[in-house]
Amino acid sequence: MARPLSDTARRALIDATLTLIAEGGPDRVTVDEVARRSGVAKTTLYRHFDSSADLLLTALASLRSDIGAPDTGSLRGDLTEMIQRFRHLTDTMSLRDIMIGVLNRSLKDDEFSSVHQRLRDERTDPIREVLTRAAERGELRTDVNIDTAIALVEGPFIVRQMMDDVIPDPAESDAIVDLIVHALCTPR
Amino acid sequence: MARPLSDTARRALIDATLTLIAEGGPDRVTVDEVARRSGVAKTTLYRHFDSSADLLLTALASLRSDIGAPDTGSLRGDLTEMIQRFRHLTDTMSLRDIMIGVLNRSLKDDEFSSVHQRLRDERTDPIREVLTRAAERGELRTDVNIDTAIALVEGPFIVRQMMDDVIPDPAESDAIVDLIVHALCTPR
DNA sequence: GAATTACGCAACGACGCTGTAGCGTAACGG
DNA sequence: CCGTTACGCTACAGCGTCGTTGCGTAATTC
Repeated sequence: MARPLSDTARRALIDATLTLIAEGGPDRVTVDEVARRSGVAKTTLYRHFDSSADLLLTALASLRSDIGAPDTGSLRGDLTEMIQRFRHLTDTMSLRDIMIGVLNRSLKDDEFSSVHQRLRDERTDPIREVLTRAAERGELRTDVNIDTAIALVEGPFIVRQMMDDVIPDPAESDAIVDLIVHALCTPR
Repeated sequence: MARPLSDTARRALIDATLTLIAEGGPDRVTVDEVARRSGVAKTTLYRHFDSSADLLLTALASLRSDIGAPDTGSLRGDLTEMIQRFRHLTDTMSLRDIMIGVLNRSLKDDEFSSVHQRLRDERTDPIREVLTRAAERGELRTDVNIDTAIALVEGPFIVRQMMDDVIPDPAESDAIVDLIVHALCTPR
């Protein structure tokens, strides 16, 4: 062996791919454009990755939509904090384009379904964690299913983001959180 | 003038396009496939429509996601009925594929944005109507913004449908409606 | 019934994209 | 230092799609 595959080239390729994804979702990624931006030749790209799908999926694998689960001591505080973090995340990348693009591809490709599922879990898991802690504190009604509660929490925000292309401003966020907390914490 | 453009051919083309859309969203529509299914020659297609986009948008214009606004006398009843109708609608066509496909195209094409907006309004308007009536009956809390309430109502269902590819079963639907009604109708 | 014009067919050009071939150059391992 | 092999470059083949051309046929209007 004289020369191993350069890790620098691989990194440059993945970085360029990630940049394109962050800019406008997976549809923006083409091998020619990745080669151009990364400064790596297209032939070299194919020495590192089997196909354009391989490259794209590899890059997506290192993409995180995670916002973590804060612990402020109250459900309201946790949710408010998560919204804050979420807003910051969407400043970094066009999360909407990414979600929609991945979702669209997942209609015809199982590998993208897995990516969608993972990105989705990274969003819902923190909500689950926060809700579980609220339940342990006795903040939550005892008769609500956890998955139903999750859908109720994320639903309004996903609708605003995906469908309306709007991130709720603090006032609207507070109003939504108000309603959610009221629904989940006030006994019937 | 010797022979007008045949309305039969035009109808056949649009019908075939709509069938393809209903089957798997706009991405499934190609001119060759539409020509094949409709039995109309591709050349004739282009005599009736400027481009494939023209055909697609024309067909989409006659696509309704409307479920109407029931009036059962109570918010809970209305919402339950709407969910029923919605379930029936998704049996007729793969509404999820359509919404996702249109949404994906709307990222890069304003004409599809309009289609998305219209399909979206056809979903939210009935909710608005139902909520307005509930407010007039005095069922609703007076301190909730109507748009916020709409987001709260449709959110959980859109999440389940779009993200999880699941239509909530009656049990889960009832649970969600319970929470929504509780949030919107119980004073703080 | 005659002129006009849409229709069907088959083939083809154009475009954007993926993936490959050949070849000279330069970097790395032994 | 020498051999090996990745790298960059250019060009090209392949594929799916859109949109067009030319021509013979048949329908519809006057």
